[in-house]
Amino acid sequence: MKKELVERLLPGLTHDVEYYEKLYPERDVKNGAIVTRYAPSPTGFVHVGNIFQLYISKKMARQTGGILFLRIEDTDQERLVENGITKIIQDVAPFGIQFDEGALSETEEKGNYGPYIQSKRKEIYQTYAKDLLLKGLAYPDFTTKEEVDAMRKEQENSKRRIGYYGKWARSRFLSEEEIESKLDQGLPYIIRLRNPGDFNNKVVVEDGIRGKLEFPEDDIDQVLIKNDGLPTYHFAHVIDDHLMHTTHVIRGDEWVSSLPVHIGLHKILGFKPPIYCHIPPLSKKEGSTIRKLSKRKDPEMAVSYYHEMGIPIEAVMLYLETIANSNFEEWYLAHPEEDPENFELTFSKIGTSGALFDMEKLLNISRNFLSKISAEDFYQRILSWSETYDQEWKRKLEQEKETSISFLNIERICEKPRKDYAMYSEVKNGMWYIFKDFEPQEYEWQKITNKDEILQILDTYMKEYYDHSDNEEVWFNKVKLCCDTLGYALNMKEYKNNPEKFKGNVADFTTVIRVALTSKSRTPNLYDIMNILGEEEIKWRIEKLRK
RNA sequence: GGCCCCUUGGUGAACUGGUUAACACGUUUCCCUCUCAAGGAAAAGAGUAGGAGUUCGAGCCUCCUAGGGGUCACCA
Repeated sequence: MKKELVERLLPGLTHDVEYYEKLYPERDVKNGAIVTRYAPSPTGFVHVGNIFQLYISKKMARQTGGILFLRIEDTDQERLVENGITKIIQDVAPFGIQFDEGALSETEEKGNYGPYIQSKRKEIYQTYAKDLLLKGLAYPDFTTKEEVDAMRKEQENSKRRIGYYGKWARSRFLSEEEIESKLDQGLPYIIRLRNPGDFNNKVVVEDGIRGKLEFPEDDIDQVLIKNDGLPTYHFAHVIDDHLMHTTHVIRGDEWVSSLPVHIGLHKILGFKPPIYCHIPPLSKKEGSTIRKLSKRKDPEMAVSYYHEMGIPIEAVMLYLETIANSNFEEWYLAHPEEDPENFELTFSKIGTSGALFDMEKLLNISRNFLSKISAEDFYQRILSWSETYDQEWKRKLEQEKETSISFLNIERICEKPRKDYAMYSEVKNGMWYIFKDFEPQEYEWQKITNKDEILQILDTYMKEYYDHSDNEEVWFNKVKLCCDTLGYALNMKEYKNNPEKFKGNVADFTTVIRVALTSKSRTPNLYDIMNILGEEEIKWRIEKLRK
């Protein structure tokens, strides 16, 4: 196409393709380093699936000495959300994901391959489109959306392959005179690729995760530049990943079907395509059907859900790691002390079929994780969680720091620590009775519910056996003695053999003390709890029961 | 509808042509035990979607069928 006409189609461009090729030279990274990116639309919404993808990207970049950058794909003006970029970065940061380069906020960025926001790269895309126009590999299309729709209907009715290709690509055949006259009329237009591809040819692509993939060659005249002058996703990503020297494109597998388009585009533009790695979607079972996790239908899949429930991000990451490479779990079990960072992730071991998101397994991982951290660490985590989700609880925790930590420390420093909690939000319910001003709502009496019997047990125990300075062994021996004098079996075996000989057993007996002191029938070790409560509080709580 | 991808116990999965199909979560049982949470021991649960073929031998290779998913925009 003649230069003057091209200038009319895409006016005001000051550089040519060579300029940009020189502007963004090869990256100075060692051989085999993976350069990859996270390229979201700035909708401000991050989803566990995104974190999954991001985790894989980050891990791959780190373990090869490569680069992970953030590029914002905002070529769809209608979907912009205010502060979307900042929101994304904030949602992702707690998961330990920092970008080596790219957008930092709505207005700032770092790195030598920018701009990293596509709307700011308009001229670059147009320059490449212009080059294609000059070479006759692209053309303007004045067809309206309505006309395209009508064409599709016609194709559907006549059972033909749908799309703007071959002889259906009517604007392909416009003469330069016709184009000029339409421009004179001021008609809106887009730029399409004049696709030399042949649907009957096969293209074989080696996917980094799935291996060999075979498709018919793409022959559709894809839209390169939209009516608003911005590029489509296909065109923009191909140019960006070329200029930014991305080595691996890691993305969701909803993209595999557009792979032929992207491969074709690279070829036409003379670029070497990156390695495409398509990761499977996280799915969910709903009734009997399995479907991909969706941000609209599954609010619990939003990253904010994890923050709200107080599921430690480390646990989420561990879970995602086990999904990504199932040999991780085995490795982690074998090397419990090692930093999960040291595990080497392998592309080829990433499954291809799409895992069901298993909340139960995640919570199990979380419980294990929380059982291994120190009580102080746990306390701090609950504190910072409650900062945003339960202010009143936070104040309580701050006032009672010592007590809280002691409580969280019960049966923690030992070979087989307790695994009571999977989420920070669960702690309050299991812990509140430890504080001085606790007001019991309801006592969870079990087998023994008769008030006189309860009071007799408590009185006898408190008067004749209780001594706050006893150590655990002495304490428990006294409990047993008290049992005995009141007609409760102190030996479980004996009780099981002749239950009719006793009023109950040690368990029933201690349950009375437990419930009297905490109102709960299930708590951690009673001795430790009594120790934390202190003598005065114990007496006070038992006194209260008389009323 | 075209094109593409996927299919191993309830769930995640290992075994990448070689005896009885790992392991983890979950489930059940028993043991331990002051309740609970754990912990210990054990069990149940798939013959690899169905069929055909290649092979001495198939979960692994090929083909067909079925089911599920994705995609066919001036959205990404």
